Amino acid sequence: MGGRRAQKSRGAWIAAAGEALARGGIEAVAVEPLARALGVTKGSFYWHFADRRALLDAVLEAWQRVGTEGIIERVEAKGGDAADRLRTLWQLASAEAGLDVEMAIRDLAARDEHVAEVVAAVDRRRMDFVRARLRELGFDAGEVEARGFACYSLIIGNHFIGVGHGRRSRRRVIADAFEILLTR
Amino acid sequence: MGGRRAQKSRGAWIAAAGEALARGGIEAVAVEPLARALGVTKGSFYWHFADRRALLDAVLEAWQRVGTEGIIERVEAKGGDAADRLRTLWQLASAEAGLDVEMAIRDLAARDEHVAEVVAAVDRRRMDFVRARLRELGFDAGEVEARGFACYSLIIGNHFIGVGHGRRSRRRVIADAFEILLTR
DNA sequence: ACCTGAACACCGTTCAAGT
DNA sequence: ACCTGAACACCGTTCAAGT
Repeated sequence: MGGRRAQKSRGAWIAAAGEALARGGIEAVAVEPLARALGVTKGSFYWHFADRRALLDAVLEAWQRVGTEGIIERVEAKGGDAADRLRTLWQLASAEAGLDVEMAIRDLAARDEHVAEVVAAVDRRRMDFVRARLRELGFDAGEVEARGFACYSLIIGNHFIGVGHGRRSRRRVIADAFEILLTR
Repeated sequence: MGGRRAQKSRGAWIAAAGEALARGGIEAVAVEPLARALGVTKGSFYWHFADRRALLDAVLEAWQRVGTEGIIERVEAKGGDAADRLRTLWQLASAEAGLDVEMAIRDLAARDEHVAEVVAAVDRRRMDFVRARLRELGFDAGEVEARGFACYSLIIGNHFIGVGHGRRSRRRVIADAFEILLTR
């Protein structure tokens, strides 16, 4: 939080690293190839960042902002009642360009305490949003937690689970599941 | 699929790679460190495998076996009615040692067609199991698909979502969610 | 303030040579 | 049949030197 001066190419490194992470996963966030792509020597990387890990942390921080307030603001802008807003949330979440980045970051979180904390903060923020909507629908605390976790699992599961549904569309299956979870 | 002769140390490479994948993610599956751990030179690796990618494929294949038939056999062995079996499934799935491996593999699947196909086959096998149990509970095809996907999302979401539930336990929250999904 | 260039250690891959 | 050892290319990191 606060105090970073906007150096011209620090942001360029972070953007390039984010794209590499989306395209090729963690292994593609490699200093030398990134330097080549940016048209500088890899030596210059170490002016902006302590090491590769610091670059990953910067990508993580950017993802945190976009993955919480970014998406929630867009849901609120679209409007509708509580159930509409939850449906909008998963639609935006599933259309998101940052899905592959999110996947890679959740994988990192499995083995890195700091990454896990950031992911937990993002999940907390999103779950709080889901909980608030379910409360508006009149569910009690226990129901809010069970149905809320199931709704959020649906959103996460949607891009992690690689299964087909016969002639039914995934969109339809999830809409039906939401219907069950949003109805008493 | 048959035809492989059981070379003494091929299996040792695969086991070591699996442990490295669980412990340190994809980047930890590195030929030279693995060779050091196994007490051989990295040059010898290339007798057993074409390249690093082939080692990863072998780990993937092993995961596929354990992640489908392995877990399903244990659920069937434990017994109970359809709802009991679904609850056993997520209990075993969440206690599983291979969770970190599964996470890493799902991350790889986001960018690799072949990995994605194997993950899809695993998801299909598990979802078929879930579907069959829901059919036994008397749900029609549409309900089976919606509730089944939500149940499976719960199982997957459980180890991907890093959120707390106040004084409620995760175990309790998921049990409640299952209750909702298994009840008309 | 930001970058280059050279250096070094480490890892992926190849291959001729050993047993 | 299985492994070693040396070689080479590539990437992470450091640092003295440039502008």
